[in-house]
Amino acid sequence: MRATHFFLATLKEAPSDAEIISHKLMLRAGLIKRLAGGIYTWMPLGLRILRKVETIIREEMNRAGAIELLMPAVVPAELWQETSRWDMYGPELLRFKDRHQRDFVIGPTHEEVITDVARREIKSYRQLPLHLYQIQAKFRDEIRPRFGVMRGREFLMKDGYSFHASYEDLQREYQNMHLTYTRIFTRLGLSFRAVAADTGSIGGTGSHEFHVLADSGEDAIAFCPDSDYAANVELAEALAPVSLRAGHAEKMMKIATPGKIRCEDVAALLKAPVTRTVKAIAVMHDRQFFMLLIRGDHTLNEVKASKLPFLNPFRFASDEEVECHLGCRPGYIGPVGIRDGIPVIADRTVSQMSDFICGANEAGYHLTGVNWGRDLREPDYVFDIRNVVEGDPSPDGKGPLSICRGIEVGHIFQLRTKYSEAMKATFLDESGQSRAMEMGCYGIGVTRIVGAAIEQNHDERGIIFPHAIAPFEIAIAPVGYGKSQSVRDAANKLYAELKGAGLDVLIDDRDERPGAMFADLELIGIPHRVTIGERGLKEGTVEYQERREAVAIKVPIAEIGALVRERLGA
RNA sequence: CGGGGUGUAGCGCAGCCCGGUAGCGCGCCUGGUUUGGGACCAGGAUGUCGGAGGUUCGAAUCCUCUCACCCCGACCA
Repeated sequence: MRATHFFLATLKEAPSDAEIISHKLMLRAGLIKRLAGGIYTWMPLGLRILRKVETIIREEMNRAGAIELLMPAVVPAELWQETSRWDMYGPELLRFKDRHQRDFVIGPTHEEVITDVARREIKSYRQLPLHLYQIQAKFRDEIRPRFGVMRGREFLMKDGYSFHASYEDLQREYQNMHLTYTRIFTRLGLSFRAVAADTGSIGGTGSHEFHVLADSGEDAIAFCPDSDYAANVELAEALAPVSLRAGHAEKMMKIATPGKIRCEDVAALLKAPVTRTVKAIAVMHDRQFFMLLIRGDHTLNEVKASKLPFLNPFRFASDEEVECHLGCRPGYIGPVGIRDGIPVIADRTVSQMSDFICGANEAGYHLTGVNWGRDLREPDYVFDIRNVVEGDPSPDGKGPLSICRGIEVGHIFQLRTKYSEAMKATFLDESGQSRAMEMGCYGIGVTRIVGAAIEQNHDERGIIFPHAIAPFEIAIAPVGYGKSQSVRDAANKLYAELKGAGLDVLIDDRDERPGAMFADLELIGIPHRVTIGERGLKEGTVEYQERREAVAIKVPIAEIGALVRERLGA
């Protein structure tokens, strides 16, 4: 591609609303333009990247035996009503009426549509298994779109759905996809990790997320450096402490702690470690008031808590409700002396504590030396309701956990028969029995991958694209293109040679000054560059530089074509 | 939705407190000089100051309403 025939739209300064580095760089490099909140135009340069990502996904999906189709983005409401998701999904489902006042949605995901396809087409176990996928624009009316393409409202997604005659076959395909995703993200050149995940609102049983590792990631991942255990912290189990509750050594005492509401402050005032304090959290399920207890330095895991059957769903109690049930405002509440009708749910860690510190249910006072059994009744329930922290024992018993952050770019689920039962997607098995199909579902955030790749690969000059998804693999930078016939000839000759070898090559024939030209080529992340100038040509050399390297190497003009082709495998 | 903030030229911003004919840098156009790391000189174009209403002789500036966007909390690829 000749730069003068292409459309580069770089910016020296990033628009001020861009928050994270990948968003800023995508805007500055002219990959995307914002049209509305969370909605972006993919400019020609950005589209080239997107297409390369798509191609890799498509190749690997096909190789794994999946078959591509394309479903409509606009879906009639009846399908969503069949599975009750019309009512369950909430406001991020974009709904509208057509001219006949019929309800439609813009699909945020396509379980209903694909299940409808399956139930119409599949009658016999002989037609199974079947895995269909598409790469399509989705729309989710996110509460808060942010980080550019990372959490857009409209985004490109690869979503695949598989149908099986047995759970065993679903598990086989699930493993197949686990492997396929690993291959895809490896080919994309990303540093990633597969982690055990919560199944969320889509429902079903087994589930893994694929995360690109990046400090700016929105998810926290707990992993064990000594084994292959990795899980979203939403899911990672906090094991019960191995040591049993120590005997009590202190008498319970009421201490004035005016103005000290946070556990850290109370601990500091009493010169005690925070790990001796207990935090009480008041929640409501319907009309029932509950008290949750976690150690002062821990945080509540709302996903775990909401999985407790008697709490599902729960919400945090208002100040008024807390006062009504405990006679005290939040900040000084605790489990001692409360009514019998208030169930106390203690985290595993809390249930093993002794001589602990908690609120006294009286403004400005805490209790110290509190002990289960002696000063208050044993907790009504003991569950794992906290987030794991760095250093907690790994659930697989192989050493302490570490925590890192990731960007979720892929997610695989075993849906089982949730949708096939709701939509009567059945088949006849070998014995002529009608059975619901086992289903799996497999998503990849195509647009998000571009953001994640940049988040992971950039420096102060701009983007450094992995070869596999770079908009161009190599750039030719002629210095003095307009003025020097010899530079022009050498550049065009190399361009023709590399193009002929099948490389994606950009020749910067804009006749820009060298500084501007280099800055642009570096900003947009082209991984290799050949610089051709009169100075070098006089001694018969050109310069070759990898985007990641600090310096260029001189190469005899006669050898540059071969060298590039060798480096880029063409 | 709750809390905080911002809307002035394509992008980044000043001006607003204290009303008086809208500015700076980058970019853009023309001409010239330049040409190995975002050049220089000269000339030029570009704004319903987010929108509506109000106060005032006069509003970017004060008041009211509205819209959009951004940031912090509940969602997900």
